[in-house]
Amino acid sequence: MPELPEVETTRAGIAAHLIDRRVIHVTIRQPMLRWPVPTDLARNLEGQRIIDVTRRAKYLLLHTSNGAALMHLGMSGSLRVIDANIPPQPHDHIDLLLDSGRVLRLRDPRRFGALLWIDGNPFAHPLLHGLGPEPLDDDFNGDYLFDRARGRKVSVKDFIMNSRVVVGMGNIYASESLFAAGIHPARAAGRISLVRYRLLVLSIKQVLQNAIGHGGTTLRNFVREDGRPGYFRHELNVYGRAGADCPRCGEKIRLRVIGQRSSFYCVTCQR
DNA sequence: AATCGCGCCTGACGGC
DNA sequence: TGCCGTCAGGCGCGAT
Repeated sequence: MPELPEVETTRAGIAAHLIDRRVIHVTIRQPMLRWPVPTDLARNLEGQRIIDVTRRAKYLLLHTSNGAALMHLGMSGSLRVIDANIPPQPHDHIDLLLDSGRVLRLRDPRRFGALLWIDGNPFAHPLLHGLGPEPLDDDFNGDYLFDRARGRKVSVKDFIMNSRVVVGMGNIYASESLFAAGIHPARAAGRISLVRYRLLVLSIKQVLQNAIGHGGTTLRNFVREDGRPGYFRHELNVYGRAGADCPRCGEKIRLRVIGQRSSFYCVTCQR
């Protein structure tokens, strides 16, 4: 569920509750996430002060003076900050009890998420090393994307969903950005002009910023740190709208599987 | 090197 | 109403 805007919404929501707080206790009810939660997580985290909460791609990092807890929400994860006496619900796998008397609680029905401990510099970790640029940073621009696309035959949708090219683009926002830029999702990445890549990059940045501004997209499980849903679902132009009218030209929105993922687009507006 | 396909899980939904 | 098949927003890994 969570793509970059949902993870960023979560980061911004939990940061104020966590920064300068000490982790008093770690409760692990279900360690079998995408990878087993390491047995030394509690030992490394308990007693430590959280000095910053950052995001890289769709990973969240809780930084301490020794290292960082790395979290991923997978397809169905959410994080909330709540009073410690609220009883856990099904799929509430992990609690970090804070010295404020509240807990950071991870819920993840499908358990595709992760919680790892990284000693030292987290950005040297294999999961973070080798990732492409952040889509909202200045080094992600049309010239960069055009250069990376030389000789590439994959669909442009698969191309921008490749985290070595650019991070954070999931299925929803890839579809929406390509619609905004007027590019057909199945077009080969190497057969798109520099001018059109510049427009695509602008579209990606606008779509992501707009989604963050709306608190992300809630389709099923996603809630913000205070339990509210995201409201960007109402802003979606093509995603999940197969058979409905294109908001730009009125043509029926098409659905086609590209790279094993449902892709939504308008044949008239996207070439 | 680039591309493709698989599988980790649970839950929601549609069709019968 | 209930059962069953299909699909879901991610992503690393191994095979080709």
